[in-house]
Amino acid sequence: MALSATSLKPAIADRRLLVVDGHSLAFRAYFALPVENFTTSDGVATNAVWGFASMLSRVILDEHPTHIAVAFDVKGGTFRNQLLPQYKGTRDAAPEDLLAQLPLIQDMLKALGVTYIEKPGFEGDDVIATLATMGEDAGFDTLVLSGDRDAFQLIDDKITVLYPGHHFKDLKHMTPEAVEAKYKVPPQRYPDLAALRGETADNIPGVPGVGDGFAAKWINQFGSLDAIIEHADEIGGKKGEALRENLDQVRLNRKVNALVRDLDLDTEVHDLVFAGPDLSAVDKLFAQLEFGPRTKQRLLKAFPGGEHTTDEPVEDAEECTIENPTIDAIASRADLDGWISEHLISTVAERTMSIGHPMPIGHAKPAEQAADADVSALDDPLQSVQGFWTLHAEGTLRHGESKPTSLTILAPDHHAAVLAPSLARECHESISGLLATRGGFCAVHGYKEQIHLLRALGITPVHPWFDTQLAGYLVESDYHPDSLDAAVAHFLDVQVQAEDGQSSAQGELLLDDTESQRDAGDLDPNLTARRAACVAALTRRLVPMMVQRHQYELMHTIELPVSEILAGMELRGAAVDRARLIDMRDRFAAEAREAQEQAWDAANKRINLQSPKQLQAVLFDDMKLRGTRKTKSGGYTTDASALQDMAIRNVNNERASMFLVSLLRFRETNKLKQIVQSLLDEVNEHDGRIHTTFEQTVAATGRLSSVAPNLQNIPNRNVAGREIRGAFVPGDGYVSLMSCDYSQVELRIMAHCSGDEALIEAFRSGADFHRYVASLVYGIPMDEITGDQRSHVKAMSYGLAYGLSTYGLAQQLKISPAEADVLKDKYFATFGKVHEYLETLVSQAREKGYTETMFGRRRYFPGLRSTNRRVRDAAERGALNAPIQGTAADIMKLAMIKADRALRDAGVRSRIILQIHDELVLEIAGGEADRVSELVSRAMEDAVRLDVPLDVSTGIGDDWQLAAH
DNA sequence: ATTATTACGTA
DNA sequence: CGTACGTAATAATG
Repeated sequence: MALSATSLKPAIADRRLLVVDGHSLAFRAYFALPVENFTTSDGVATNAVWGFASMLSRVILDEHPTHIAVAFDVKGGTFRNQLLPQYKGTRDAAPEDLLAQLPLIQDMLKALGVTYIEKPGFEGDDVIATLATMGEDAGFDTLVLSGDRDAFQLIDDKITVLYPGHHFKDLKHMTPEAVEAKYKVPPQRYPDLAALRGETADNIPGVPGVGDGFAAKWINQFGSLDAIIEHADEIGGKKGEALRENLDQVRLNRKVNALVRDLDLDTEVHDLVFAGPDLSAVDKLFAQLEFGPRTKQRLLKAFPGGEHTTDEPVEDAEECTIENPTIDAIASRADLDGWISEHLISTVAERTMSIGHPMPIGHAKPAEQAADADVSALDDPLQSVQGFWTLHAEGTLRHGESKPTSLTILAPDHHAAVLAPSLARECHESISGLLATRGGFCAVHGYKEQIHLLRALGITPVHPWFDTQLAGYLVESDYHPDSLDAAVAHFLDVQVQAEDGQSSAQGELLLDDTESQRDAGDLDPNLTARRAACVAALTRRLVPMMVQRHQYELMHTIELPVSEILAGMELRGAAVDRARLIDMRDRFAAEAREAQEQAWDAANKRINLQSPKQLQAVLFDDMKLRGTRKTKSGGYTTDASALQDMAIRNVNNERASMFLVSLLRFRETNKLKQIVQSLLDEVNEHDGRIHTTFEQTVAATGRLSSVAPNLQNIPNRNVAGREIRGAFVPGDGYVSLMSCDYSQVELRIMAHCSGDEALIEAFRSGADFHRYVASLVYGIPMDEITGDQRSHVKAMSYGLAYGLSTYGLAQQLKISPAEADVLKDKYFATFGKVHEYLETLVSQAREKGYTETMFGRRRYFPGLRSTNRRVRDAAERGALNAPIQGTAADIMKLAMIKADRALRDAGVRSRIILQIHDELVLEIAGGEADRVSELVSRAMEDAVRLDVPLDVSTGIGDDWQLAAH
């Protein structure tokens, strides 16, 4: 058809509510799609789930609802069954196959972020009628997706019913006009017509011989069903007679098909806002349902967070079969050497990865000339896909004492050698040699972990050619699979070949060792080899994606070298003064207890101060204090800033301020106690050091993160907390700690990227940066800038990269929004190009679907196209921030690579032990302080050449706190 | 026994 | 109603 119904619609409405009849849609889907085509390997039918998702997705794409709800019937009768025992008799005979899918559909809705509602004693139809009415009252345009014609009575100017036509997929927009055209009666009269005609689908008899036509004729003649009944005697002929005989039935029908529009649903229309799917939950469910990636892409493209795959053509995940490798028996080093020469040396060309001099790439200006950079690693990645081998070690990771359980080498000809740890250790020279000559064609999953396991086997790791974990992260930085299985399920349309030759899409079961096997440490070599085959399959899938998205160089120049450095840092750990930590913990604990007692006294109750719920009861019920902001679950927040506000407002209320102050003190000291305790829990008993794990594929912007414990959030803002840094000390053989950090990297990046002359000059001048900027913004000399002016400008500068709103700025500075607005205007008037740059970031992200750092690292932002304002605004702030935060992260990674290299070239023992985003902490050996300080700050300053200098400040001391500057 | 919510530490 | 993280506790689910 030339004009679709949607193209005639006015611009997307602000508020559109979609109400879905869950059962009716599930029934329609079930009967429209052949079960045979939608069954999992265990024989579970999924046709209704698929059809439901597909239909919902289409409607969302076409109609752009801002709010969605799905209504379901609840088991057990409704008031209608009491009126009419045979009511929906035909439907209760629903096949088992379908009933089993209803919970799956509900799980899916949950994962997709769509609200569903059930109301015992009533039908989904009544819920729908109520929701539609609520929506209408709230000023929404409302759509009702239902295959039940009873819904037609709801239709008016604001409520449209989407009714599936003969083909399940084509939906008719039933507007008042459409109903009138089809049935010759207005929507309000439709139930009258249905009562006369009956409803076979619901097992409701009408007047024999009376169809739509006669029913409509009577209605138009007399006005309504009541009038018809009143004048039943005046209707002649056979049909009049039939009517008179069935008056009771008709009255009953009319009573039953009237929908209840005023149920108490315990929900507000605004609660139904469509926020978007939980992608990891969707993945999990879709894996269970055995929906492949293409299905997922199709079904998800309507959902915020799911559509980005349509921004660029996605290479078809060719239906890949993961072949079971042929496992060759290896009993000795001689066996392995023979196997290697037969299956690897002859098929894999000699090549090593030399990534000693990582190059800034993309549009960044290289810090030094590239003449000596070996980029052979980067030529023709696609060709390498043909003849590569896979190395896959498995085991448990505990830094310092990692326990490998197996090592698999998979050759390009699908022959595999699976070695037990003892044998692998025996063969370490052969394997190291293989890596040394053929590492340039080696694929792994998670190089950093592999390094730990290989080292534990005595094998010397070298940069592999490809890392599927890093690749997955670079290609889709918002998705982090937490296992190899999850990565396979996400990136591949898996078809794992089982032993008996049957193929199955259930990757999970076939890949996982059973728990008993794991416990016994007795792993099935077949499964181990199969997992190696998965790495190979992932490689084949991800290489072209990496090339297409220009992420391949990033992996080689930045991520792989960083993996190696991080592995070293994790292995080393950070030494701590355990006695000092214990002392601190006890002090913080004592102070927390004291604060707790005071709070209890003030409250006259020994409540749990760590329970927001109990706090709310005391603060807002007992003490009748006025709350500030609300939490998303409705209650007033009890966070620190709210407590402070309340303390200020209630200085005269002695009990209240006593309670508030004590509570704040309890929160603070208890938090510190917790942090110290978490550090103590992680001290390695063998070396007394804390070995954190740096996550390299978690933060979507390209930053690292730190877990078990998180050493990137050790307190630094107030004195009490900063003390904890004092417990980090140089270990045996080292004399001090050094801290080197970048000052205002993100602002410098903005200055460089925007080309704003004023901001660039502010950095080049070398003056007190914030004072200098304030002087420009306020147009007064630097020495006349007040403390307030400086701090306001400083907050503004820092807020820039977060997409700070004037409201937020006002709140932070405790000034009025109007004043904040003035500040913002003045700031952007002074630094116009910065403003321009930030807007460009967002608009380019909108066009391309992703943002890019200076070094080409991408992050996709599907939410920019969301019709939900909150989602869209959040995406815009993300798109503003990601390239800036990400570029800073890239720069620090380059600096780490340079610094690490410089330290090793210089032959010093001092080494990097921590990275905290813009800071490096080093452990300094005796007599090396000056040299190392020079080397590291040079490496950091020279990581990349910008139009502004990169300033690094360093400090040294007996502990981390004293190393601050 | 898992999942969500709240709060709070860092850059 | 500021981005990016990780952790711990309570409360709410199964």
